[in-house]
Amino acid sequence: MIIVLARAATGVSATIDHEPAIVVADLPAFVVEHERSTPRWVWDDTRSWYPQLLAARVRVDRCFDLRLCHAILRNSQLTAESALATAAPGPWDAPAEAPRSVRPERAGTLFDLADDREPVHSPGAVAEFRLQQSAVAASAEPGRIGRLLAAESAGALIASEMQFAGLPWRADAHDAILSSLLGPRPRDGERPAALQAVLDDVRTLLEAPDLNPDSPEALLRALGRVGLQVKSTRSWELRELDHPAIAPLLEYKKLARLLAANGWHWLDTWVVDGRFRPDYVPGGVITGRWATSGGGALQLPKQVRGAVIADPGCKLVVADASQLEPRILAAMAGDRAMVAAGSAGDLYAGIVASGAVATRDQAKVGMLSAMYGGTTGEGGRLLPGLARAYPQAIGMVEDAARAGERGEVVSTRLGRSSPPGRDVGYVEGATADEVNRTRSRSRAWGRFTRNFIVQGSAAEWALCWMASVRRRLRDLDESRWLTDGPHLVFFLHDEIVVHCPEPEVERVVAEVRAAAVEAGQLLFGAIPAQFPVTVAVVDNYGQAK
DNA sequence: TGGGCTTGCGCC
DNA sequence: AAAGGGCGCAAGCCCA
Repeated sequence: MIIVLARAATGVSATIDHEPAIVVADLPAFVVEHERSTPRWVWDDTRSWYPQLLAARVRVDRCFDLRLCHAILRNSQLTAESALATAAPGPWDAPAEAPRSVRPERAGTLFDLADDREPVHSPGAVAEFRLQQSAVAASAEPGRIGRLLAAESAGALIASEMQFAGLPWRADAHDAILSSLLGPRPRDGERPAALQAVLDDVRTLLEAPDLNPDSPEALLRALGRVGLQVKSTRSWELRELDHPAIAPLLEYKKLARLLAANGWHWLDTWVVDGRFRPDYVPGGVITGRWATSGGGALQLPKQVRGAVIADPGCKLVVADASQLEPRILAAMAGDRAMVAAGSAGDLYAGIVASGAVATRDQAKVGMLSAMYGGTTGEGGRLLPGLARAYPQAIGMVEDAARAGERGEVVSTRLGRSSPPGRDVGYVEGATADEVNRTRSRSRAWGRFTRNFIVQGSAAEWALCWMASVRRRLRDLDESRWLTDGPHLVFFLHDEIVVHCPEPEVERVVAEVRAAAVEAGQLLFGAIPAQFPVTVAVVDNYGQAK
């Protein structure tokens, strides 16, 4: 059963299968009533529908997010001939509506049904859905692209649910971490004591009593005055210098970064009632990875993860997919040797065992180089050996790079395509300088497309994994409300965190592992690629490495 | 004062 | 000669 929901001037309308649209007076009640037959709910944008349902304690099983799916179908090589992809850009190509509210200071109204803004008009949802269905049906690979749309939409549901549930965050623990590193919380505008102390050392040792260490320009000048020539003030560059001021300067940078990015101000802004609720943006990255907006949720430094503490009686099940990207590449390329190298557990150890490289570290550096397009240093030197041992895998990323350099489009396993390359082609009558710049752009785009197929396919695997985890957790006890049982609370590209009542930990760990197997099958079918998952059951996120 | 740019760094 | 992908965020800086 398909139910298309749309907002119109008259209110919410619902189109059940191909029946005439009906007006919905009480949306949560309507959804509850029909959810029993597990329809696929079709709507323009999950973020403009689902938070209100969750606030009313209503979950849905499956949805179809028209805006996210439109973006995929518009670009995919698999649907390039479709009416959808060949039509002129329209309202479905517009960027997402800003979420109703994400700032936690408005948390009181976050899920408030009485939003005073005008309801968003969502015209033509039924027509758009039909257009999308026919684009999928006419595709050369309807199974793949259809799976991608389902996974993307499931991701949208999960994003709303994770924001609703929030990541357990103990402000007192966070404050203790900050105090131990920086000193007690200072008054506004003052530097914490420990930060001020290392700054005093830096200023003394550089003989620059008024130095503003946060100004790269001023810092560069001060370093120059004591004979330290550097091109930038990046930590990795400063680390090479031999001068007594360098150690405290590096310490200052580290502490100042913590204070600015995840200090007390961040805590005040983003943690409300013991939960951190970032605004997840599914499909926010060109490769299909999620982005977040506000709070820097995907960059939570390891330093503060100790403040992510499970509620009493609960544990955090932290699971990450080991060496996901090289495994994805091996499976995608059908590289039996590399798949075999990963089958015993540690892929990099398997690569060493095959004799392609000498050490585990070389295997890692070499593979990263292959997937990112690095050519310098050790990574570049290791490539020929890897290419001999794994011609399909290395050949696949090389082909993707060459295609990108020519301005061609590349696609992920399930059919998300890269944007067309711009300004990478030879121009008649260009000067030598222009030719060089064009070549440089072309190479850069090749590095992008090289990485795109791997990063994007890994993102698809992660979506399938997470969707499977979600379904399995719900199936443990369907009568329970989302946050009363084990539920997803965090997602970080290849890692998930489940907030889990202690008695259910063992079962949840098993489901998380089983979901990883299922994700591998969804993407690669019979190819016997392994996607092992490393699981840590902890009280706080800082304990998971 | 506010917008847009650069720099630097956190995560994968 | 040099050549590592994708992000978000805060602070400094410059300019209108």
